[in-house]
Amino acid sequence: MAPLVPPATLGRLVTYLRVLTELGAAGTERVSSDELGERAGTSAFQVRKDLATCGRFGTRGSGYSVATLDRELRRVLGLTREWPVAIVGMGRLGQALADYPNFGEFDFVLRGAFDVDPEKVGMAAGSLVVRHLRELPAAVRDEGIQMAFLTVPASAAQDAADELVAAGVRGILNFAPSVIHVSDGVRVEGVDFLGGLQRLSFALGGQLTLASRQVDPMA
Amino acid sequence: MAPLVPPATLGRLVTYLRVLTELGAAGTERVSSDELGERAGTSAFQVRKDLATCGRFGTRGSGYSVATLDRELRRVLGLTREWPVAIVGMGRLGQALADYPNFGEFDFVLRGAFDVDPEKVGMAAGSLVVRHLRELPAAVRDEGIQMAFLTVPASAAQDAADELVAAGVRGILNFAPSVIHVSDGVRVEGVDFLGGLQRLSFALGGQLTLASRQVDPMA
DNA sequence: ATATGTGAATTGATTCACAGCG
DNA sequence: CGCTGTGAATCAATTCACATAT
Repeated sequence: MAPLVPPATLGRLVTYLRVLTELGAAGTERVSSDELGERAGTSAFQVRKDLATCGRFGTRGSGYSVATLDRELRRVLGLTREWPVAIVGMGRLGQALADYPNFGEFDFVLRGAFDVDPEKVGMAAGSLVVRHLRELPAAVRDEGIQMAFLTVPASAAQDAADELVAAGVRGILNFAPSVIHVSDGVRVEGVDFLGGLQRLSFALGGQLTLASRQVDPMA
Repeated sequence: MAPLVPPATLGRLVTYLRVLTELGAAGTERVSSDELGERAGTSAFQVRKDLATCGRFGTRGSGYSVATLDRELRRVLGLTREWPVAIVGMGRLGQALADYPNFGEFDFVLRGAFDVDPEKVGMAAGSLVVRHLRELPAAVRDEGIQMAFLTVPASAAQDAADELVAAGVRGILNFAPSVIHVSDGVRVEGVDFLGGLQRLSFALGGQLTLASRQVDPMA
């Protein structure tokens, strides 16, 4: 079977949930596909199509209940349970993430912090103590960790990803600016700010350069 | 005219450039679409199609020169000049970014750090001193800043984005987990780790929940 | 009356097969 | 002969129009 929800839609469902949370906090009780599309930066058509891939949540003539749609999207996204998460790589970024205060709001709980550097092992990181990476498999087993932040340098990313996969982690959030290869059944999401900068660079000036100039490819 | 390079392709061009840099560092001189696709996590077909959108860089029978393709992709992406960048929002994340050592490798230079909090103004951030956000327009004008990292809390993101646009910034890298609306001509790229976690949550368990259950939408 | 849910139409992206160049 | 560059074919995503439910 094809994925139940297309990848492009999945990204937007996350956005809709975000908008719904804002609307809920503002006390709004109902929302139309029109307004939801507006706030999410897409069209009402798109909102309805996206929501249709996972159920029928609206009321014809009066739109969607903010509370119901919020709850149903959480269910679809698997955000009804708590997800224990580990951080691998306790450099500056890993430390900043360990200090991030409100994972709890989002159903994620930090359960482990790992590094291979003896200088870092034993260090405090948020409410945790940094452990050596060799303790990861036991932590995955004993603490039910299924996702990890990969916050090591690009040069170490593939090796660390291999260790994560071997330890049984099923989802990796890769902050390193490099492609990592994993076995089937393991999911990787990239968080790539350097790539974002480079895409901005293209948008801001790159395309002015004509793409027609021919080049000596042996040069 | 439609964009010269489709958005999906743009993301992959960034990846190809990354692979090329690794290959170059390893001393490899030529690469085939097959190997480039393999390393970039896509197909040889896709590589050739993507590269064809911006020029003809290869040699039939012998593949691509790593050095030439690296140089040409940089040109296409606009990475031949230096891009001055500002950070708006000097919380933990803004500070971590200000300390990031090797923007220089990627043709980006940090030129300003801004916040509205009087506690933060005057503070050191990397090699810079944090200035009040009201000084942003002058900095944009005088220092040629065209891109900014938006690293404020979600609740402040839209207001800060408005200030960035008013100041003349043309590209925003939005780290806040919220949708921001900007005028035409301003480009936003999202760097969204919470969204990444939520997409992982779906992939790891969300889709097991049947999407067929009907719900009372007035509930 | 109003706004959803959904088949149909359109647009865009990916895959393929092979022509064309080195 | 090998591998790129590219039109054609397939597949997916988006847009639209409207029937349908409240």
